[in-house]
Parts: sequence; C-alpha cells; structure tokens
Amino acid sequence: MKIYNTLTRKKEELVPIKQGEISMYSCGPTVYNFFHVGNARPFILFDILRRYLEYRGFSVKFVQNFTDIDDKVIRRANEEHTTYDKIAERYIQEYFTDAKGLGIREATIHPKATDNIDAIIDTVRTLEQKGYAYSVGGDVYYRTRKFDSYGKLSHQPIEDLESGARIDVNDQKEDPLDFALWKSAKPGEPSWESPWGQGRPGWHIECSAMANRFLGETIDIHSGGVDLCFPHHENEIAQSEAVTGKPFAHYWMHNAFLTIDNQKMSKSLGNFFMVRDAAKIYGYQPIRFFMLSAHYRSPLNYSAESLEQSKAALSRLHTAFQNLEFLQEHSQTNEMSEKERVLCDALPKYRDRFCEAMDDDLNTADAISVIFELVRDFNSEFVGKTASKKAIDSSLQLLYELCNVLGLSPVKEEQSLDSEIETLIEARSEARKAKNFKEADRIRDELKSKGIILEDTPQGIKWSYIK
RNA sequence: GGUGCCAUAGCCAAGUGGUAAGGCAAAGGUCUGCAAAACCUUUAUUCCCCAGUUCAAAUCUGGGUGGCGCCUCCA
Repeated sequence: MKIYNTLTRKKEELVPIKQGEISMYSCGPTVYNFFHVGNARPFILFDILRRYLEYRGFSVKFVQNFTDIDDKVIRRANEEHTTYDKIAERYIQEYFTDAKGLGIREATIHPKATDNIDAIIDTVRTLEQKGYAYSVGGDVYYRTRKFDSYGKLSHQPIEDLESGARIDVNDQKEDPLDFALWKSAKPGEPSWESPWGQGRPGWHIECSAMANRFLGETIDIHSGGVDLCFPHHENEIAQSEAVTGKPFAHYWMHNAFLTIDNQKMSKSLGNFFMVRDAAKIYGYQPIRFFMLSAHYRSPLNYSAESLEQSKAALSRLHTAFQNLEFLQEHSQTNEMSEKERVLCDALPKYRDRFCEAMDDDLNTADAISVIFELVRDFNSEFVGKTASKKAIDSSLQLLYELCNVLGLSPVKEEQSLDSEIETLIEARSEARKAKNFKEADRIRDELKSKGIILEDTPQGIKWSYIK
C-alpha cells in the first residue's frame, strides 16, 4: 500500500516498523464544544485507514487523544460557571455520540491530556535537561533554534518562519519561534504541581508525551488536518525527537480542508456546521459518504446540494442491499445459472480493483465506484429475476465486506411490522387479486402516509420504510 | 515576501503518457393493472487558456488566467 507522506512529499510504500503491525497516532478534538463537519473529515478518514489496514491483515494500534485542558476549555467552563473537567467530560461524550453516528469506531486508546500530566512533566524535564527547554518565571519554553531540522515537515526554512512569527513585545521568550511547553497557572485556573511550580501543559507537548507513552518512541503513522502541520506537528517532532534522538513518525498524513463557499470551514471564520446539526438534516451516513466521495488530500466543498447528492447515492446502495436481502430470503433454488457462475467467478476482480484503489493512498472515491459497479451488475443480474441463493449469498457477502471497509452501513434497520400494518398489506393483496385496483391503491397510499412503501415484485410484496 | 495545492459534463468527482470511472440530476425506453425499484439508451471528439516535448498529453515542460491553503488558535 502506498500513502502520501507529508514529510517527503511523495507517495511511499507503507513499510511498518514491526511486520504485521501498525501504530497510528491522530490528533483528536479539543473538547469544549460539539465538533463540526470539517473536524469530522480527519476522524472519518483515519477511521477508514485503520479499517483498511485491519482488512489487509495488519494489527493496528490506534491512539487518538482528547485535549481536555486548554484556554478554550477553561473559558467555556468559566462561561458556564462550572469546572473544566465537567466541560471536557460532557463533550467527550458528545464526541462519541457523533462519532458513532458517523460510523467512526473508537480508537484503541483515547487518552486524555490530564490523565497523563506525569508523562508530560517527564518529557518537559528531559527537554530541559538536554538544553532544549528553558524556564522563565514558571513558564517553560522550547528552544526552537536548537533543533536543527525544525521546519522539515512543513518544509519551511527556519528563517522564513522567523520573519513571519508574531512578535510579542512583552514576551519573555528567547526567540519568537519558541513555544510553550508548560504554562504557569493564572489565579483561578486549574493547575498541576510541577518542578516549575503550579501550572498546566502547553498544547503541543501532550501529543509527544502520549504518543510516546502509548505507542513508543517511533510510530508508523501520524495524522491530522493540514492546519496542524505547522506548528503543531512540527513542534511535536521537535519535542519528541529531541527527547529520544529517534524519528518520531515514519509517515505523516494530512487531510485537506472541508470548505464552504470554497472557503475553509473554521471556527474562527464562523462558517461552520456542527455534525450534530447537519445530521439532523441529512442523517449521519450521508455525511460520511460525502467525505469519501473525494480524495482526502483535495479540498471538499460542503453544500446542501452535495449532501443531497450523497444521500441519494447512498440510498441507491441501501436499496440494493434491501433488494438482495429480499431475494435471498425468497430464493427457491440453489442451482447457479451459467450467467450467475460467470458473475460469481468475477467477484474477486471487483475486490482486487477495490483494494488497488485503496492501496493508492486511500482513493476512496475510486473504491466507491467499484462498489457501485457491483451494485449495477448485481441489480442487473438478480433483481426481478429468479436467482439462486448461492449466487446471492456470495454477492451480498462481497458487498458487505467492501462497505464495511469504508464503514458504510448496509442499513439493516430493525424492521418489524405491527399487526395493523400487516392487516393492511394483506387487505391490499386481496384487493389486487380481485382486480380492485382503486382500493389497492388507496391502501398503498394509506401505508405510505404511515411511512411504509410497498413494491410488487415477482417474489411477492416487498415493503420498506420511507428513506 | 516565503511556501504549497487546485482547475475534468448541468452538479459532485476518479483518472497523472495510450485514446475520458462512478454518483446525482435530466430525457427516452423496458418491466408493472398503475406504481416503486431495477435495467437499457442518450448526456465531455474532450479535460481553464496558449505554446512546446512525444508516434501518442486531461496526464510531461514552459508561460498565462482563475480559485484556495499554510507561514497566527484552528481538523
């Protein structure tokens, strides 16, 4: 499998540190609010990377942190007259609610910064001992210029960064590029004891400390949105590599932004939609599908039209599942026809093409096209015809398999009918038999008003909920 | 100023040297009592523009034009 590595700016063959195993670290949310659709992009993407790697037989250890202490969390707590940990706990739960809806599996470990203060302090202390950090009045800063390869990820010469750096007049930093590792506590702020007095960790250090604690000194893949490339990931590299003297991560993956009106969706611009709210309009699954419809390194524009298109496309997929499942139930024969045999023999080719797409730096858009070709070919072979159980079984199996890699649910809703509805369906069948189509149509309309769609198929009456 | 990305049909979007995937939308047809779903057909002689390399370019090179991002909290 090849993935694009920001570090080298090339697509590279993925070679794990330990054969058959992959360690992944992804920067998770700062938990002071619901997450928005743009935030969802990396969560969904790296969930798919993880699913695909597992599908290909790797054992994946995936760590995604929660930043549960920082200015925004504290500010939110103050606004609501509560404590930072209550805010964090609430939005961690809300994260899981939305993530579950979007089909994002829980990471192997979801560490919180505040549960790892000891590791963070150890890391800062090591940096200080090695001369990479210095403390000033309870704050500790990273001495950026001491790290020779600073800028290697974002490919910025340090001089250019320097000229762009914000210069704070009252700054106690030795250099504008230096960044905070540890912040002394201001009155009323939550704080932890440290060699430098009461304080709390800076943002960048938590990822270095936790990645090291849970995944070791060098990890396979580190990921996040492109905006984290600089300075966050650059700083992580500086911290981690200064401590261990070893490469921090072999592969760096960055997803492009979600845009809205072709502008970056961001909290600071205020042009964002919460996943929670978007899901109320379109549902969770179409949001996931939408994310997969473009390559992760291309900007993707969020619009009502695009979401509706995704919803419609997904609905085609779901209908295919429903139709096949219905046929599977009603199949009378196990004997494959010649055409079915040809189709079934060709199934591995679809799988190969799917994998080929995914192997090429997670080309989900191409992978989806393989799924839709399958859908078309299955529909054309089976729907409305007499199909053998065996052929449908293997077809459905492949469709489940591929959709599962992408985390697309076949939406097997819990479907059960109450007796009133059953009676109505029965009554309509009677009316049809008697050629009383007026009454049959009336009942069909009545059922429709109750959210049930009836379809007359060669195998009998098929019903489903209105999507 | 430094640095990177993008431009493919009405819309979304793959394809990065060998003759334009897939989805949405639209039109016609098949099936159906009528529907629904499904299937078939049609919808880019052409990939922002101009020049060049090549037997061959949407794909490579050079030059334009337009849009976006990072260099500052941000996925």
